[in-house]
Parts: sequence; structure tokens; C-alpha cells
Amino acid sequence: MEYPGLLRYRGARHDGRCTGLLSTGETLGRRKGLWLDPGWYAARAFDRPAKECRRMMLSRYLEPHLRTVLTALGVDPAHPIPIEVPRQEGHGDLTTTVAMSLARPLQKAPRQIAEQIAEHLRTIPEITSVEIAGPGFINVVFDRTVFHQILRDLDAQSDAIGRSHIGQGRTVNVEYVSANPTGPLHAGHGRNCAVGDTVANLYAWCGFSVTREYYFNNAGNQMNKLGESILARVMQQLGQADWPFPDDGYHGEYIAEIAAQIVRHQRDAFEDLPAEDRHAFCRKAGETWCFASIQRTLERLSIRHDEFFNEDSLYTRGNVQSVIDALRDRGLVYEKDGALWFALEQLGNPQDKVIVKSSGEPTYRLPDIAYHRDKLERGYDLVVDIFGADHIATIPDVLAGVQALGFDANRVRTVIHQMVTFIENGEVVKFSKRSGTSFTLDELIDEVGADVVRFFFIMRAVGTHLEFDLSLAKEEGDKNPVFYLQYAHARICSILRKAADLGVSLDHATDVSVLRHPREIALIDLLGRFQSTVERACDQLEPQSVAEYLRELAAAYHLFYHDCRILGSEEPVQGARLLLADVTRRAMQNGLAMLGVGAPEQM
RNA sequence: GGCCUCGUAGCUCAGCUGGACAGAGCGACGCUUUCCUAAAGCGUGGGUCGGAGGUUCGAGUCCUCUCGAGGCCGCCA
Repeated sequence: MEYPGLLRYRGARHDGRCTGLLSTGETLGRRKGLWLDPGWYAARAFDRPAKECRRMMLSRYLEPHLRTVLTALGVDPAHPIPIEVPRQEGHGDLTTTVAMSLARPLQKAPRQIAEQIAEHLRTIPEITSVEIAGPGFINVVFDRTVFHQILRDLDAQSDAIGRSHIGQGRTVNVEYVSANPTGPLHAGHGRNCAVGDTVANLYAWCGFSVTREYYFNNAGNQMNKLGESILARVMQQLGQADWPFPDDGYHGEYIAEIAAQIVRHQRDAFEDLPAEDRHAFCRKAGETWCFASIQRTLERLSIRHDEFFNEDSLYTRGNVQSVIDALRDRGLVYEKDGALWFALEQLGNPQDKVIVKSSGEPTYRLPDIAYHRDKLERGYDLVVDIFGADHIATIPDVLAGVQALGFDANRVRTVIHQMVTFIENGEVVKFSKRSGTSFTLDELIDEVGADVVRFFFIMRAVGTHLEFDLSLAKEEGDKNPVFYLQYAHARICSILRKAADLGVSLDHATDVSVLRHPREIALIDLLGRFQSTVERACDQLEPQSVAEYLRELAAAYHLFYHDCRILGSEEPVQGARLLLADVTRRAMQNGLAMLGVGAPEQM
């Protein structure tokens, strides 16, 4: 057991080990909350601690030396070595707080420990200065050659800058979108689409073998409503004006359009059907139309799934029944009030839940458990769900189910994203699927473009309510954060084009030791943190940190560009700066690719 | 009744898992282009991090309580 403690509902970012929903509580029994069973632990993408996932290139020049000196001081090798990027300028290139964290175990004053560590670090040729500040911070300044080496290392990665092999040999299934075929995707679906696809991309960039899956249900009550709604419109269009429209039916314009298509192209087939088969005919026509619509929209966002999983197959293949049987074998189901209950309290969850209603119909959690068991049986090392906040309550039940069936719930990770509010000119834009005043994802893409849609939906932490400012999104100028990133990329491309025109070609063997300007160093330093940022974003399931990083990268490049003349500088300065610009371009291009955002070569 | 998430600058939000005087974008005001894309850069103003306690050498970050906003559950998915 790597992380002892009880699992409970928790926020995403307060606990280093997981994102989304579940984390380990550290103080047993003292907190309120929804407690789950001891022995359930937050799932982690990686075996190594999160601290190491975000190790940046620069810390490779510090950490081994710290480890050496700590070992000499008799420190437990398991003691973590916190290395940080100082927030404040003048506090060095890197800072470690390890002396303060050792004060207690070593029974010594932090500054005294710091002095011993500093003494050793000062003997390292690559370290220019070591200062002890405040209560025991150790601020380290590196020789500039360290940054030059980092730049050369990055350049040697060619077009793979940012790529990681941390997930090599492992498989992950990411399930997202998963909208039922009862209508076109609405604007609010966009967040699930963008977050899910970006998460899948991040896994891919971290070396995982990724399967993108879409789960749907074409057999439920909602589908019947869709069929009835279409049938009503067809009959009305065929002249039966008084044909009743179902209560809770779908009012969207697309219903009339589907009906019109049936009337136009399949009228004979429809009219030849016996009355009792017409509903099913309409339902199937609706499903086909809706899926085609959804696929078209997803394609516009460059989203392509590998697998489409039909919930109905869980019934036809007997998976649902076998879940009931398996749970019954374990004494975890019982009958009460004519319904079948899942004894969740026995598993430490707060209440038992119904899995088969007194009507004989299963509740959603039963097929959900069967579905997750199926995914785990398919052998994925990791099964990731992207859910909206309205599904938050289902997760503990599902996890309890798969755990009870003998699977490791650690293999299931969940991203819960909050709802989206659309704002235009300071006012909330209302949309509702059933009332017919829908605001479709297609319309949103029409209005602001696919790049903006994808970026806006992932630029905020998944756990926070997202305010989508349509006015800002429509701006095609400097106010729009997407263009800030794309402009940086285009600007670099422009320079490279111009350099080529002047007969200056990129020389990977150029002498980069002339790069000494603070803007140059800062840019290299930031580039050296790209890979660890990606790894962290993947591990923590926080795609917005990549967006935040790219904003910083663009800013660092613009500063460099502003202060450091590239073309026309004397060699080897020109060549070195051109190389730095090109490495930045590759990082920006890859970063935007992870987000599914285009990297234009000119704007 | 129970539970979850979120409260940080006028607005929208970051904040690297507990570190040094709290950051960015937008908005406001002022400035920079004979010069590689000004879709850029620089400066000024703006915050008792919802509130109160607590743990700690140290809290926006962890704990308790509390106020506010949104959402979920108690045989719809």
C-alpha cells in the first residue's frame, strides 16, 4: 500500500496524487465526508512520485549533488529533495528548501544544515554561486554553460520536444464525449470534447498507447422519446396535423428536419410499415442522423474515436446479468420493496443504492459497473473517464462495484469537469436542448473557430466553473489569448523564412555559448521545463497547465525577440539566436498540437 | 436530510502540491516602431487571497467552524 489512508471525495489539486475526485485523506476518522473503504487509493498514472514528474532539465544539474551531500550527512535516502523555481528574481536559478525540511529529523538549525550543503555545492564547477537566505533557503546560480547544454540537448530532440517516454509500454483507455444520439452536440458538450481529447493527447505524448472511446446508449427511454418526437413530426408533415406530440419530447428544429428527410426519401418504406413498427423506424432514422451530426462536429474539432461502445451490448452479451450474479455471490445484493439493492454500506460507502428498480429496469449504475468491468477486462492499464459534474455521484458506486468484483480501482481515473456558462456582451447566453432554443457546438465553431473552441475549453482548471466569453472568443486580435500563442509561432516562422531568403540557414552545430542575455537564458530555462510540464499535466490530468505554460513560453519569446536582435547580428550570435528561435518554434508547435490547436506559419 | 465543487485585483483566472515582499490577461492611464510581424514590448494604478479560529519555523495552499455561489444524491440517466 503506497499511500495509506482513507479515500474520500476531495478536490482536485489539494492532494498531490490525483486529480478530479478521489484522493487519500491523511487524518483518519477526523474529517467528515463521503468515506469509502480503506484500501482504496487514488489512482496514479505513474509509479514514481509526482515531485519527480515535474523535474525540469535544470534540476538535473543540482539534484545529484544534493543527494550526494545528504547521503554524507546521513540523511535517509527516501527523504524528498524539494527543488523549486524561485518566484522572485534575485533568488537564483533554482532553490531548495531541503535544509528546512531536515531541521527536525537532524535536530539541527536549518541554516546550519544549509551551510553544510552549500559548502559542498560550492565545489561543483557548474555552480557559480550558492547563497543561503531567510530561514534556510539555498539559492543556486548555475554557470551559463549549463543553459547552453540544455539548449543543445533540446535541439537534439528534433521535433520531439516535449515528448516523454514515461508511459512507455502501458495502455490507457480514455472515454469522452459519450453523448447519446438524441440530438446534435450542444455548446456545453464542448468542454467534455476538448478536455477528453487533450487528456488523450497528453497520454499519447507521454508514451502511452491510447484508445479513445465513445460510450453510448441507443436503447433507453430518451431514445424512445426521440423516436416518438420524430414520428409525430412525420405524421404531422403527412397531413395528420392533430397527431399528438409526446410530453417531454424533443422540440429542436433537427427533429422536423429528420422527419422531412423521411417524408422526402423514405415515404413509401415508412407508409408500408405496420403502425406498430413506425416508431422503431423513426427512432433508428433519428439515431443515424444524430450520430452523423455528432461525428461531423467532432471531425471539425479533429476528434476521432477508436471505439464506439454500445451500452445495449452489455445486456445482449449478458454482462449486466453477470454483474448481478457476481455481486450476489459475494453477498452484496438483497431485495427490498420489490427492488434489488447494492449493499454499498458493507463496502464503506454511505448508503445502499438500487440497481434494479421494482419495475424490473436496471438503474444506470448497474450497466456502468458492467461497462467499467468490461474495460478493465480488456486489459487497459488505465481506464480514464471524462465526466461532467452532473455525474459526480456515480463514481463511488462504480468504483465500489469494480472493486467488489475483484478489480483494482486504482486503474480507474476520473476527470470531473464543471459546467460552462456562455457570456456574450456581459450577458448569459441561455441554451436548452429540449426546449428547442439550443445553441449547438457546430454554431459555436461557426462563430469563433475550432482553435478558439478547443483552447477556451481547456484553458481553465477542469474543476472550476468555466465562463466562456463569446465576445472575447470572437475577437481576432490581441485580446484573444489563442492568438497570442499562435502569433508567437507565426513570428518565429516569419524570421526563419526571412533568414532563408537572406541565405542564412539553421546550423545545429552553431556555437550557442554566446547566448548570455537574460532574455535568452530565461527562454532556454523555460524550454527546459516543457517536458516536465507535459508529464505533470498528464499525471495530474490538468490540461490547462499546458495552456498556461505556452502562454509563458510565448511571453518569454516575445521578450527575447524584443530585446535581442536576431537577423543582422554578427556571427555566431545570429546563428545561436536563430537556433534558439527554432527550438522555441518546435516546442510551441508541439504544445499547440497537444491542445488540438493549429500552429499557423503566418498570420 | 446528506454530499460535491468553487469564492484570489474592476472583470476572467494562474498560483508548480506548505516557502521568501501574492501573479497574468483584459479593462483604465501613460510610453516605445527610419529596426527581423506593434496580433508585440515597457511603465503606473489596483488585493486584509469570502470570514473566524487552529496546525506549522512559515498557510492563498492543510484542519475545524462559518458566510456566499453553483451542482449532485435520497428507485431518471
